[in-house]
Amino acid sequence: MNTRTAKKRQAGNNGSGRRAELLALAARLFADRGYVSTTVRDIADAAGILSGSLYHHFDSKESMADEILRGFLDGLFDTYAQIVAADLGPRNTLEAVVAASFRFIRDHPAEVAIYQNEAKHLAHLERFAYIDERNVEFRNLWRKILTDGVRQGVFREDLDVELVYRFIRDTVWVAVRWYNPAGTLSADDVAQQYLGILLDGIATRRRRTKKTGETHG
Amino acid sequence: MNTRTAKKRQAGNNGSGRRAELLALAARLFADRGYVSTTVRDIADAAGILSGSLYHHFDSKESMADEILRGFLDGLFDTYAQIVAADLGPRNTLEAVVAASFRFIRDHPAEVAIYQNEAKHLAHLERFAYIDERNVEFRNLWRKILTDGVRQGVFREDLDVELVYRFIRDTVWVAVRWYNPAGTLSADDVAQQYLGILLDGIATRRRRTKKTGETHG
Amino acid sequence: MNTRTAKKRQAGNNGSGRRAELLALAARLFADRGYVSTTVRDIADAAGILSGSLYHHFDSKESMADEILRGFLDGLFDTYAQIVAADLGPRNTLEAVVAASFRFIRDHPAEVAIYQNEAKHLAHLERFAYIDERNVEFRNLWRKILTDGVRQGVFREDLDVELVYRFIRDTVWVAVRWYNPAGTLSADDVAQQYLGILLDGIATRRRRTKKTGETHG
Amino acid sequence: MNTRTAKKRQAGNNGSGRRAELLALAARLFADRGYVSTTVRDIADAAGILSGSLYHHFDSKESMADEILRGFLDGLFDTYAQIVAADLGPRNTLEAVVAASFRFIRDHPAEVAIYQNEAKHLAHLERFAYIDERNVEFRNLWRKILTDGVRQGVFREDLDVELVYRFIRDTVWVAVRWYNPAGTLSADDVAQQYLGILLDGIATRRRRTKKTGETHG
DNA sequence: AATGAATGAGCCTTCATTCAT
DNA sequence: CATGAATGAAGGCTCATTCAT
Repeated sequence: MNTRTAKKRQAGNNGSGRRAELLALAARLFADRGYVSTTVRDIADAAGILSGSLYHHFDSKESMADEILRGFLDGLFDTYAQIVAADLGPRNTLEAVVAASFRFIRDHPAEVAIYQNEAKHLAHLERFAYIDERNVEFRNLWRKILTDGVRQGVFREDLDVELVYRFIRDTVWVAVRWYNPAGTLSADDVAQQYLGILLDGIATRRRRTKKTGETHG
Repeated sequence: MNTRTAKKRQAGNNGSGRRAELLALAARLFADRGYVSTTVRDIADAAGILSGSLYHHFDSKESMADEILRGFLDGLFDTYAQIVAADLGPRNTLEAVVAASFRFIRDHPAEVAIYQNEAKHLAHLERFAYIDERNVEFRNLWRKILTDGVRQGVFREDLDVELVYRFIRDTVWVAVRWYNPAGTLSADDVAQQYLGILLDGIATRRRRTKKTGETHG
Repeated sequence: MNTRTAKKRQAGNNGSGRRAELLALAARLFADRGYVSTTVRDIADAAGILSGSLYHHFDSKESMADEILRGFLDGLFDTYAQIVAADLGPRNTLEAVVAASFRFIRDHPAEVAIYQNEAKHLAHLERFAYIDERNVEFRNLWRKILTDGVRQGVFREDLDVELVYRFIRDTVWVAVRWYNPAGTLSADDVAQQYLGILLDGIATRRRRTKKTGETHG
Repeated sequence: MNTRTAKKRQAGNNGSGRRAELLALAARLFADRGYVSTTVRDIADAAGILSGSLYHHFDSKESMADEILRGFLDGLFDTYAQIVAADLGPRNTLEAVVAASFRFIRDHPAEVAIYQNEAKHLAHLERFAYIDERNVEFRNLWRKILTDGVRQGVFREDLDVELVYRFIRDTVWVAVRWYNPAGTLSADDVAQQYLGILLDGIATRRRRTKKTGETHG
């Protein structure tokens, strides 16, 4: 059913413009209130139309989330892939990927928030199977950077790569909860600060820190 | 309304036990499916009773979340306060607080998950105003540790304390999403790994890393 | 079921005293909030016990209303019957019945209110069939007084007896909504005022009022 | 919420018609079964739709009662105000107001019944505060008629105006419980009968009735 | 494209009642 | 007599979705 709408979706999300507007509206609401708590009428109200009218543009609320997430993940993967393809070496690659991620937070905060907060639940639905697939891709990509770095002696060899990957991934993406593009720190500032900590730690450098710290005053 | 039940609750969660059971059940479901997506029937089903019967123990679904979150935040704050009171110096305090947090994730995963995923939305409700109050307390506590450390030369002086606080807070708590108590890594293992990275970074130590890294191969 | 309780009820409502207390409590609540809007727990709360415990005394909420209404109607009928038996003549009988009614309002405001507000709905239930029976008795009683009065020339012969009966009945009983025993007017005061109006009207007595009043300044 | 619907309501009950239909249905049910005992499903069933569909037209069950009562009280007040404005003198004004009231009973029996039976309870809710305000207005209006009449010597000077006002008000409105528009008596017949009694009393006119009646045979 | 009316399923909650202790 | 836990039915309301106009 809904042949016309379906056709348009097939045709790519350029066209109408109205589509993109509605999607952006929905994304912001999903991000702010949560996917389940956002009603179709909330979206329609924001667009100044009646809830039923939304179904001229989208098959369902789920489709909206789908389109939003798919677009976000595709864009993110493209970016990551380009960085990796540049072959900058583990350290620079890591820095570039982190910086790119913070820029994504700056440019697509709603999408990132949805990815952070809703992906886990949505991934259970068949149509969102690609979420887990993308997660696997991203994990591999990250682990390769880290593993290469360790092998090349750029990163410490005592690292638990899986753990480091998770820490980085989480820290970066959760920043969407507080990062404010209008604030004093640019996305690149934040990235630099984070990379500073990640690479060199917050401790001062008198001597190498032992596994279990002895008492310092 | 529900004066009788309320009275009992006030009196402490002595006796019943059933209360605690139900609360634990609810917490797990809230954590797994999200607060809004968890129906009262889900909880009742899990407890083997009818949904209406839950209201013999609790005033509302909201009260359950309230009780869960309140208990969690009180417990967490007590723990933090004890550590701070021990006056171990910034570095050891930081290590102790991080370790304690991972132990909370191990021991109260559902509560932590609810705090992570639902607190933001619930905090809008008047009855959950204490969430924001606690957040302020925690922020002050963390910032003091970091600020003291910088002043004492234990932590680098070029740190943006607010940013570091956020990175730590987020990284630690988001770990609830993947930390598995039944896995090979103990909570303390994870804490040590994280502290290792946080304090000393992941980079190897040939030379001090510059602010803006030139190309290292 | 509930043999013991049933036995006690059979035995007459003297005994316990607790029974009467509870019934009085229930009556007041039924009167104030309405029968449907009064919950069994409201009554139990007022009595300082748990709602389930009420069922030691009464079979059901309906039984309480039943007992209250039955008692009220029996008492009222006894009173009316005694007045009629005194054979005072239509006018004095009418005055006595009106006065007795206002005294009932003073002494049993809750019961009267329940009769006024709930009887209509309860009467549909089989167990409350006696309500309509009583209403018929009362109607006959009232109509006889009026008819006798007309026949004896004490009351105007152009009266529509049925209508007069309804006007009197309604006006008297609805007074339960506003009559305040603690106020300045005694029940007998109110009765006298009403009888004054009912018997002689509120118009001044220049001349007999015509059926359709011409214009008076 | 339900902004759209609300907007339409504001705009006047033009167009829809459906709204008015549903409201009339609801009014009849509220009147017959009582407000609390009438379920939203009852109303929907009567309208041949599902209960949820009612919420396309109204915000809540309460709103329906609100709209019904508000409309009724506004209409009634307009009518009374016009009569008062005609300045017919106390007696004719009283007659006109009584007659108008019985016509309201004839034309809007459901609304009157709701006013009689439910207003007291609803008035406790903030949104129904206007009920008490209207009651005050009506009371003033009635008392003025009576007071003027007494001052002009048209009504007896020994009247307790407040009491007379209450008797009239109650007698008139309670008639909604039994008045049947399809019966032999027209609303104006009933009004005339009642006015006959109210003005001149039911007693025959040999002599002025004394305060306390001596024995007549 | 959009409206407006409706569906149908489900949600949170209430409440009279039961019953083992 | 009373408690405390539970039942089962129902109630008001929400919401994604459909569809004729």
